[in-house]
Amino acid sequence: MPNNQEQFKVLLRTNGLKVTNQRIAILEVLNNRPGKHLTAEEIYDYVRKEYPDIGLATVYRTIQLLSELNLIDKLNLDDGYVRYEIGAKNQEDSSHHHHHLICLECGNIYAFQDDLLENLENRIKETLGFEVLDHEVKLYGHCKECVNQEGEAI
Amino acid sequence: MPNNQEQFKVLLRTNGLKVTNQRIAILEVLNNRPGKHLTAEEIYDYVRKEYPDIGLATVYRTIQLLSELNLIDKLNLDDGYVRYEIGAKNQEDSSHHHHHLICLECGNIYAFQDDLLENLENRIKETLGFEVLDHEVKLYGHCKECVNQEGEAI
DNA sequence: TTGGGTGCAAAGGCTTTGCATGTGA
DNA sequence: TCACATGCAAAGCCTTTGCACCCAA
Repeated sequence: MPNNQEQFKVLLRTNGLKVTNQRIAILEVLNNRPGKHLTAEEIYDYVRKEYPDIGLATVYRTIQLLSELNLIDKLNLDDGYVRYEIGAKNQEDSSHHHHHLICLECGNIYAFQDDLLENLENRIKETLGFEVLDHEVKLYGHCKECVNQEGEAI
Repeated sequence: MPNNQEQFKVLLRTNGLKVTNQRIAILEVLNNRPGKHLTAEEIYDYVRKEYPDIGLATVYRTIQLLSELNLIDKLNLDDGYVRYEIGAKNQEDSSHHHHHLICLECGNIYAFQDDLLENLENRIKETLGFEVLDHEVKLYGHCKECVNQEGEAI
């Protein structure tokens, strides 16, 4: 989806911001790894392969920018790092939010889509008067592979 | 629910840990405020009223302890602070987890119970083979009061 | 040309840790 | 008595910020 890059450039210019190689490079790192959840440090390491002189501060600043422009999504696993992935909205199936399955064994993160929350949100609006605008769902457990390995191990 | 304190003491002793005034005091602060989500600093301030000499480090260490003993629940709102509340399991309705409604206007946090995730978890187990053990749901939006105020304000 | 962007280093801010002292059991 | 707990201060660690230089537009 190279289209993403053009969209990004337009977004920057529209907001009176400049298109720089660093910004494009950081977006590319994330864009080339859909479904991967990278920390700032990891993004920094990847980008440095192409731009050895880039500073970590620029990565942080750009991540924040991308996040404000809704091009990337934030994921906090409470391990001391905030992780980022290319926004679901920019991927093929541009439905709304997705949720995360986090394996407590191997640490892998899986995504899944589900509309189950819509019913809930309507119910909450009716009963509590609370108007839901956004949501975040994290499910922790054991992934298929790890469950199978447990079985083998004995 | 003063029973909580006894349960705590037993838990400590069972694990070869000591029952100290500081630990009891910290548990009490949380226990007296069900549904409140306090930061370490806030807990520290409350406890200091009774134990002026307590150190912040002790609060952090005790919080971690309480968390490991599953007496308190963690809540991370990504605002730089980790918050804690007395565990839902220790309250009257000792069903499993509860979820959070976070108002983006006033910052208030509301809890609600729902079993809607059970269906989802079963479905995930069947389709993806992922075995869900725990979950975390945060819904962001506007609470009843803030919605009403918006209406009034014009 | 010129104001936003970048790199570097220092500062911030929450949380953890080291160590000597204190204290439940 | 004695191992665990506590207080204090220092250290850690991720992230943000200040500032001089750089470079898209």
